[in-house]
Amino acid sequence: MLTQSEENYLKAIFALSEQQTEIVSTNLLSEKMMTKPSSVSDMLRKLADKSLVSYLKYQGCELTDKGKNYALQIIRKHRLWEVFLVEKLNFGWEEVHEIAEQLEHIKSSKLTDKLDAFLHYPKVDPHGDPIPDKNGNFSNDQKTKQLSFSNINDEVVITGVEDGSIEFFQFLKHCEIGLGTKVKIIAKYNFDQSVLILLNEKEIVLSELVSQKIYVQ
Amino acid sequence: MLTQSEENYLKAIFALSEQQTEIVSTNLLSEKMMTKPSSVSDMLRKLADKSLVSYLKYQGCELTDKGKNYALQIIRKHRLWEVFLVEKLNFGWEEVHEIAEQLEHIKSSKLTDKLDAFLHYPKVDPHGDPIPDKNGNFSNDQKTKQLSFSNINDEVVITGVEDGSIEFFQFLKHCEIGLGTKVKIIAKYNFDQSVLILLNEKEIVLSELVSQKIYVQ
DNA sequence: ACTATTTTTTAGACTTGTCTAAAAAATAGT
DNA sequence: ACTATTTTTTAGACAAGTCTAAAAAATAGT
Repeated sequence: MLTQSEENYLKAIFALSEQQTEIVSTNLLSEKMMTKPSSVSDMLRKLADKSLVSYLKYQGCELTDKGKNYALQIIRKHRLWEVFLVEKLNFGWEEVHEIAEQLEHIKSSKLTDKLDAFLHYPKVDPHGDPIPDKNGNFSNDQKTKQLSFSNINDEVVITGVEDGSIEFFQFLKHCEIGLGTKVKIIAKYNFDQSVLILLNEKEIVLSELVSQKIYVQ
Repeated sequence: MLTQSEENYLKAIFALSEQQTEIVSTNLLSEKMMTKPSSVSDMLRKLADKSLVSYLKYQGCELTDKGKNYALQIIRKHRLWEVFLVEKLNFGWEEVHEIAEQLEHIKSSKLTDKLDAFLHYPKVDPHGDPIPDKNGNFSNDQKTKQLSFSNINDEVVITGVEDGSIEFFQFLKHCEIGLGTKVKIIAKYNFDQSVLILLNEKEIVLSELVSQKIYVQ
């Protein structure tokens, strides 16, 4: 049985080795965890003792199969709770992350599975991120193509958004951008890489940053 | 913002001062918390520093208004989550206590209030214990009269059961005893204070202990 | 009322997860 | 290849929450 802190490290290592390099450096992890590198060294020794990470001093770490599995179960819980909060309790997407950070540490696989059934086995969370099943498997076809790569006159459906700040989510909400929203690309401006889109009969300019954080199909 | 341990102490002090004496002794609390009295002394000093309990050395402790309020909010969360687990996720009553012990520490009063609304503002939890509202108010008329005080030929409805072991809840489940169950008292035996009842057309003998742990109206 | 017993507190220690400061290893610059 | 810089680890400290052992206060027995 792991502590919340250990679980958070596993989750962070998983996230970093997905988006960045396979092997995660101590400094990178310390940044993500908002702790000092020395604290990370200590924790990595501990996680290595429990064979959750493989760790060679001065060379960074990587999750073992056991560690990866554990991380996926935490992510599963996090995302299921996010679905619950948005769909059943009518939270906005910008609010759910912080609460799910707490709920993901509740220890009862029976609870997780019953929650999964109650929500009718959702495949993605409110941000379009895939939800691993109880064996840790998931298909990730929601967040492959960024809106910034769409062409003029393309008509696309929003399938995901990158995790971001509360302000970013509030901006999306204000623009009425959500999962499933249909969008047509009207123009792309080379001087700042911004995109002009048509959404619910309104024209909106999205900055390069925003258009990179929105995924479409 | 209190730690889980501090919250658990508040809850324990509240429970003991309800069922036992107003002022709770160190030893009694240490038993309830399954810690050593020395640990309790340390914690009481800490809680007194935060003005959550009034505490005089060698004389036991008592919750302040602030502490009682805090305790009631934890109890509110605990019982709301129990309702959720039983009504929405189809858990049996015997299983929910342990999970609710974890969920009660989730920090978000918005979550609590939205959960309350989602469950249609339940007045009692699955064991018949009253659920405090967001101001800490509750009416306790469910658990006033024990089944053991009913008379022969009385027809009563079960309104609550005392918190007990998992085995006790499994026994109740096996007898099909639940909140709202209608029961007729057929006989009372003086030699061991047991009670014979009629329930769903079946006759069941309840020991004195059991009949004291079941509340009726 | 004096002693014995029980209850409660204090003192010192351990673990977890963090920190700072210093040392060691790896990397980069010329 | 040697030095400078960066990265990482080690060593020692601290707070929270627990423990054991010993001391102090309260209670009980006669």
